Amino acid sequence: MTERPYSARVDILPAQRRALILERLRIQNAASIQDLAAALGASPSTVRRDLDYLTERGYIERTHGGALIQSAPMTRFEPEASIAAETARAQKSAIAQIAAQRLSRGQSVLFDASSTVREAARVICALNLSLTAVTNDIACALLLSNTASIHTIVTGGAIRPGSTTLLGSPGQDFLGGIHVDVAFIGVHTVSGGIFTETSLEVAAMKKRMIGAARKAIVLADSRKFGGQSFCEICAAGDVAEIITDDELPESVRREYDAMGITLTIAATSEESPV
Amino acid sequence: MTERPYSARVDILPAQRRALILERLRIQNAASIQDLAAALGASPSTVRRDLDYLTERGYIERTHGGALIQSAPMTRFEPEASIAAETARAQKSAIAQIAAQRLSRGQSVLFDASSTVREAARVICALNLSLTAVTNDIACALLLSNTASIHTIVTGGAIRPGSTTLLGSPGQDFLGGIHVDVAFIGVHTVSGGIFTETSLEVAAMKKRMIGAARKAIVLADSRKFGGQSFCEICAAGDVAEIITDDELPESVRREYDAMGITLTIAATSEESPV
DNA sequence: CTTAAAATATCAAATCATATCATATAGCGA
DNA sequence: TCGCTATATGATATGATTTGATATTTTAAG
Repeated sequence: MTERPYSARVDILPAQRRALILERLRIQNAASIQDLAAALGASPSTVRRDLDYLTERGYIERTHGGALIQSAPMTRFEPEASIAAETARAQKSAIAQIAAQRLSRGQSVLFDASSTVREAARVICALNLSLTAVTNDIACALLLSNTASIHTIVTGGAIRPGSTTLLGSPGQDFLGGIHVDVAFIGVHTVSGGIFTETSLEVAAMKKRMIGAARKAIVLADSRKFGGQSFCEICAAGDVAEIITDDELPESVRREYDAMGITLTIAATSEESPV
Repeated sequence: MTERPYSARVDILPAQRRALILERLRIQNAASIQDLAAALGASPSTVRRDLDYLTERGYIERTHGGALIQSAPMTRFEPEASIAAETARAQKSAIAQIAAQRLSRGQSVLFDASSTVREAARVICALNLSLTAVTNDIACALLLSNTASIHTIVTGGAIRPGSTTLLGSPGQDFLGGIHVDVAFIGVHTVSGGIFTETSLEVAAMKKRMIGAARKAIVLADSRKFGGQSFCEICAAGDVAEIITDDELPESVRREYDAMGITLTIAATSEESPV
């Protein structure tokens, strides 16, 4: 037998392995580290690290000797998509940290359907603030529902295929009749001081959300800048603040400063505490 | 054979064992330490420690020699995901199989917020039927959203704390304005030919759902029979069918037959792994 | 009051967790 | 192409949990 005591990237990608762990847990609700290690052909150390990773992000609950699935199937995130989402994760996490600082207890908050906003929701959940939350994203709603201090309201509507976003009736009318302190909005692209989206329906929804908020905050990682989509949401000046990450080119920052737009840069340095 | 006087983590995770204890207590209301130790294959010491753990968190009440379930079992909110789930899984699965047979392609279906109904949704997803689904359960919605052939609509409303159920505005009004072919309804208890719930708000919601459906089907495992909750939903005769499992006593079956109610018994072929 | 069963406290052994290190691979730049 | 760095993996040592057993105290029943 060939000895291979130390190795890296033996057969599958780490993200794939983590997805397999989630899959397995979803089916059998719980698994021990020994079982997982045997099933995946990885060492207990690696499995343990994977479980830590998944626990940090709230997908599973760790127990002595193994892990359990986190209540509702929040785990339904396609492995491939989760790999893709991995690239901008550090940026999203940094933006989420800043966004969470914009809230204080007792406020009402609107969470748009967007992966960055969802990341912010995850951070906010950990703060245990007393909040009233409104969202049109069922994944976000499920996340918020696990926090006792947050009173969550779902707008309702049809699920946009391939996403967890709610559109149309009855949520659209509902949004027209409410007022919140803060709204966290995700956008598809930002360019030339204009926010844009790929679909008219989504753009209309976001427009209403911005209108319902006393203070609208757009969360957009640096890669969102520069492109252009079909449907216009509103001008960057119509929102109170844009939070992005530190990979945004200096030139773009100056451009938005010149427009008098509040642009906050989140530092992505504090990624791993080692 | 080989003696193993001292051991740790012999076959299942501690958290799983505690969940099993809780489930057993929910079924038979009380259990002795000796019984539990024999059933779980653990020592009395371990069982005693588990009972202490569950008592500290308020799940059960300790007595000399055993433990009792703490008050109303199903209404309790579990902050810990580890304890939840896994209860009566075989029964729910069997009921879900029958429920799925009630649908045909192109129909509109209402999924109530209930673990049994959610199980039915899981089975239905696998069928790849072309359906329009409406639900007031965000966990169910997330599940349905992963199936391309199902067009899902969420009612909207406030999340009932500790659950994934949506109540109140705007979903309640929305339900008043729609009509569906089939509604799968979960109930808290069935007794004397009456469905009951623990909360007025939930009962009102279910009443509307039943009203919106051309054919309402109640999914209730056998343990739901016999108890009685505060709020009345409707008479068993007001729905088209009740689907339950084969652990329902013969006497109860005859009782409902005599009332002229369609009671379908799902066979639970597989048993729970203890 | 007596007695058997249960609770409590404690201990030894096994397993698990954590931190650290050595190695292998991938990616990157010169 | 070559070397460098970052990341991932497995191994290992050390401390923490868990578990079953046992001795002792407490409880409940007759």
